[in-house]
Amino acid sequence: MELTNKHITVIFKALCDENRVQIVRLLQNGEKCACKLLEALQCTQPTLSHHMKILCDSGLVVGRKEGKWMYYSISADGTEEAVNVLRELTKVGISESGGCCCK
Amino acid sequence: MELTNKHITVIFKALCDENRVQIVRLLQNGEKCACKLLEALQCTQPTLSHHMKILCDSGLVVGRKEGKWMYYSISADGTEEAVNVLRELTKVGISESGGCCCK
DNA sequence: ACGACATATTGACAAATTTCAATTTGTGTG
DNA sequence: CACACAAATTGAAATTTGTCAATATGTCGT
Repeated sequence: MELTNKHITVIFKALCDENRVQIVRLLQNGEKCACKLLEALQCTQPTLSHHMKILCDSGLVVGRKEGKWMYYSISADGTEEAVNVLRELTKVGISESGGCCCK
Repeated sequence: MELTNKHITVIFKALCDENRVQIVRLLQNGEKCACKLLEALQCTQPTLSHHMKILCDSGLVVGRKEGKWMYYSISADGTEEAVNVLRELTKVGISESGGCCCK
C-alpha cells in the first residue's frame, strides 16, 4: 500500500489537539457514548462532533451507532497502523556519506 | 515522568505538516545539512528553519552545529519515546460497562 | 577588520483550525 | 403524526499555523 505524506498527516493531526488527546484518554477504559464524552470535556456538542469526526477519519477511533446514540472506542487496528506508520517514518536506513552540499 | 496532553500534542504536531513529514523522510537515509534539505524542499530558508525548530522541539529530530552549517538527523531516543507515547496513549485498559449516560 | 555565506529571528499576511450559535437530520416514543 | 432527544451540519468569528521578505546573528576566509 502507498503511504503518502498527506495520509500520514491525517493520522497525526488527530493527536495535535489537546482536547482530542483527552478524548482518546477517556476512551482508554472502554467504549463511551458521545454524551458521556461531552460532559467530560468542556465544549459544546458541535465541537465534540467535529473532534470525533477528525479522530474517526484518522482511523484511531471508531464509531458505532445504536439508536440515537453514538458510541466511540479506540480502534485496535487503527492504532496499530499508526504505531507502524510512526515506526516506518522514523526508521533510519542506509546512512549516506556526511558532508554539506555547500562548499 | 508526567505526560501532559500538551506535551503529547507537541510531539505529534511535528508530523501534522506535509513538509515536515517530507523532511523526516529525507533524514531517513542519514544526517543532512540544512542547505541540502532546503534544495529538496520547495520553500524559503526561513520557512525551513521554522520547520526544523518544530521538529527539534518535538524531540524527533536533533540538530548539530558544525561551523556555519547545521546538520539534522532523526533522534533514536526521540522517536522511540514518540512510539512509546503513542502506544501508551492508545492502549485500552479495563473496559467499563457499556450503556449510555442518557436515559 | 571586512566581506561572503549559512542559519535564525522578526514582522506581516494568507490559509487552516478551533469554536460556538443556529439549524438540520435521524431515531424513538406517546 | 407530533414531539423529544442525540448527533451532525452549516456559517461565522477568533485563534493558530504556515509562509515569505527583510533583517540579524554567527562563522569562515582573506
